[in-house]
Amino acid sequence: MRYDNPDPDSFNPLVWSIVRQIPAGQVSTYGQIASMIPPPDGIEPPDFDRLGPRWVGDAMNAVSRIDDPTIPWHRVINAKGGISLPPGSKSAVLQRQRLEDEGVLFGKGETVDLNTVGWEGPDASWLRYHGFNPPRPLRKPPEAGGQLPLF
DNA sequence: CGTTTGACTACGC
DNA sequence: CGCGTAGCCAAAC
Repeated sequence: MRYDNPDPDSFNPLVWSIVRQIPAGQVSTYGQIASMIPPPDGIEPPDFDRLGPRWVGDAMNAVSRIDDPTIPWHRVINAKGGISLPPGSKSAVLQRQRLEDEGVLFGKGETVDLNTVGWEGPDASWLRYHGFNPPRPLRKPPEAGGQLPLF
């Protein structure tokens, strides 16, 4: 809603189709979802990097209005691993409850460990078929040989 | 009809 | 690692 999404009616369904792919027990982020969607006509990629995540948030907000039970909106959180809904709100409590029911644990700072429960993204073939881009990884790339330095 | 209010994120202290 | 800032619009109040 902020930063005028020129066409939410086209954009939102793209977001929802991706969100439906997130498996139980895992989470995605607004930014990661946006990273899979090609910039709409007329939106330059640098601008979309900035606007996309917000529009994804708007799309999630729209779910609460249409109440579509096929969209696991609770599996979309912010880049910090936290819930972006107003703390204590009915929706925020429900979101955390649903995630915990799926085995997603919240640690210090009311956040989840994206490196553990962060989604790797849809199948490559699914992405290609739907014309989406590969997702930005949420998990840190496996260190080739860094963790045990010397010796 | 003016104000308020956002389901964000990268980046710099 | 927590906190503040920029970006900069439309709907809901």
